[in-house]
Amino acid sequence: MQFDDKVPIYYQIKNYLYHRMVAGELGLGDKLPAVRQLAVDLTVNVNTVQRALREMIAEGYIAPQRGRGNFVTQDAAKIATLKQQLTTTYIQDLYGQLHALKLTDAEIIAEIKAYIQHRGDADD
Amino acid sequence: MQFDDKVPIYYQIKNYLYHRMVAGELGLGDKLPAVRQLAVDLTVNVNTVQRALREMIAEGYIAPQRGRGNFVTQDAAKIATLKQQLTTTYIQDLYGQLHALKLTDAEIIAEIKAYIQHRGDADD
DNA sequence: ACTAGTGTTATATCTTTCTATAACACTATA
DNA sequence: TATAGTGTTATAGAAAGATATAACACTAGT
Repeated sequence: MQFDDKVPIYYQIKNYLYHRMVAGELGLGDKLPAVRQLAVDLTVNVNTVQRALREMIAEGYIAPQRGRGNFVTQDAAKIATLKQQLTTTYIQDLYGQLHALKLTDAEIIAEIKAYIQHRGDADD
Repeated sequence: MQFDDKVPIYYQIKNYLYHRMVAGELGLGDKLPAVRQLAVDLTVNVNTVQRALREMIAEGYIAPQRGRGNFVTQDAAKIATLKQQLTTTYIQDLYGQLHALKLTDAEIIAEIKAYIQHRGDADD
């Protein structure tokens, strides 16, 4: 994984894991990869992984079991809420940015549609 | 202005000024506020402002005149390109994020429309 | 010449993030 | 009861970003 050097790595790891949870790649109650394994996979230090997990644990998305591993919460509603939160936040940010650039609502939607259209010509 | 503590302040200042340039609040050839004034307005150190300006100068968006002030480039095409770049980057980011959350193209557009609709009920 | 307004640069110090390394604590299984 | 796999914590050092403070360089108007 490649990181944006403008944002703390531990923070990006949090978001990465949240994404995988919301996307269902890490299901309810699933065991996460071992911290040392995550550190190797992400090419970062164990402490950095732990920093991310610590916060996710504090927020209740991950339940740690000493000696056994870290597990995704069983709370489906919590994940659903997270998905909605992330979605809204991203859209809110985009809208704020483009609005600041003086694009109208119509232009914003048009630009997005154009991007998706244009994108269909390629992969995915 | 309030800063996101997850991103370097100098970097946020750059984006803030780019936005103002693209939005036309800082027109072609306009003089920017004095660096010390900017520092006061943004509640930030002069060196931090200078760090942002230095990069913008290197990128050719600002032309400094020692003893007189900093001036927005006269190159209209450069600003137009910047606007397009910023717009595309933001949309690309949003799409990438929501796609990673497993939202379909249709859902993405629907969510954005819903947000804008819902937003019309309020301010602006 | 002086002065006020401007950009530019430098130093020392603090905080946050990240790293390498190591040790400690617990679980499960051979 | 060893041992391998796991989470947890600590220490010391490096690097980046900000800060306060100060000095230097140039321009324009008096």
